[in-house]
Amino acid sequence: MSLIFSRQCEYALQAVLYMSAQPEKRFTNIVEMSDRLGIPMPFLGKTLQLLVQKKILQSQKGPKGGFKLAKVADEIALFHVVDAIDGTEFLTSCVLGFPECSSKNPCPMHSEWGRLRDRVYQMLANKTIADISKEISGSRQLRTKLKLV
Amino acid sequence: MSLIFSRQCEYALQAVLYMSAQPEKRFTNIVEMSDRLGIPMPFLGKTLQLLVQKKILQSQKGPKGGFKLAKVADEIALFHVVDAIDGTEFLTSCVLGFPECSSKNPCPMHSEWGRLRDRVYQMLANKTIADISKEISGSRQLRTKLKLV
DNA sequence: CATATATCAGACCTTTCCATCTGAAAATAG
DNA sequence: CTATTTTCAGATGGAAAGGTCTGATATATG
Repeated sequence: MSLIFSRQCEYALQAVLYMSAQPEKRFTNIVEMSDRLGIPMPFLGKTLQLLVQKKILQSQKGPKGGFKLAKVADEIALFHVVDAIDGTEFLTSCVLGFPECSSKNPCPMHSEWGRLRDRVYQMLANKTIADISKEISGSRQLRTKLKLV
Repeated sequence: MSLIFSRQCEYALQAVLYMSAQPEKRFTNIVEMSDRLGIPMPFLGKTLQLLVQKKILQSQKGPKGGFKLAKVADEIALFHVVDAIDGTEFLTSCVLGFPECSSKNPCPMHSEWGRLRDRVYQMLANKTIADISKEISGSRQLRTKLKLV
């Protein structure tokens, strides 16, 4: 199964996007998010705890508690979320799996793959949650998809 | 863990590359390949069997038996190997993991990610085993890496 | 203060992927 | 034909990712 992000990372991205579409001060709880996004509730809890530890989210216990962004949305790049969950190994590891592959000792795909990987990184690093949030609020279709009102 | 190809797929690519650097008619056995490439022997066996079923490799039992390419190296694109092991789900599935994401119902990343994914596909589909094999034989360093003589 | 509602922490179960083991079947060499 | 060398096929074991459960802890509200 070749994929890009782990499932947990997809969940994290979806949840962060969902929260970014909520009013600034509101704490959104896991029940609501797991329900709307179709993500297993306890697993989503674990996942968001990781983002709290990495200071991407802020949490509050008790009634009216839940999670919200710890910074303004345009200071959170997609890359921050990906890094928090999946790490950055994909930026350095060899496509072909050669352990000794490096720029000084490149595998046959090294430079060509490097250019593509850089583009992926650029996209993740430049695109902020705010950028995407704007697209969402500008499109009725996207709001529907994300089950937003 | 965000990666591109499964470990098994990496093994398959490495082994195919190794075989492409061998004389045309020679069958290379698993003992030699697992040894040189540092891949667990029985698992490599399973893996190469898959490639035989997909007509990418040809196998022969008994002494002097082993595996070799089933076609000439410039008719085997990297994509064929990847498809045989990991499948093509990564070409169609949503980066953010939204199940309903499609071109008619795109997620916020859909088009931007689509362009990158196309580049990955182009690279895999255009690059043949022969191309890489040429690079290898042209570079002493690469031959050493692949433990070729 | 008491109660209800939420996250938090840790143990646990399940599934998938990676890897091993065993014996059979086929092909070569003597 | 026999012995050896290889792949082939299926069952089994182990590790990691995905997912669940339980109880503890904090907080808002009446």
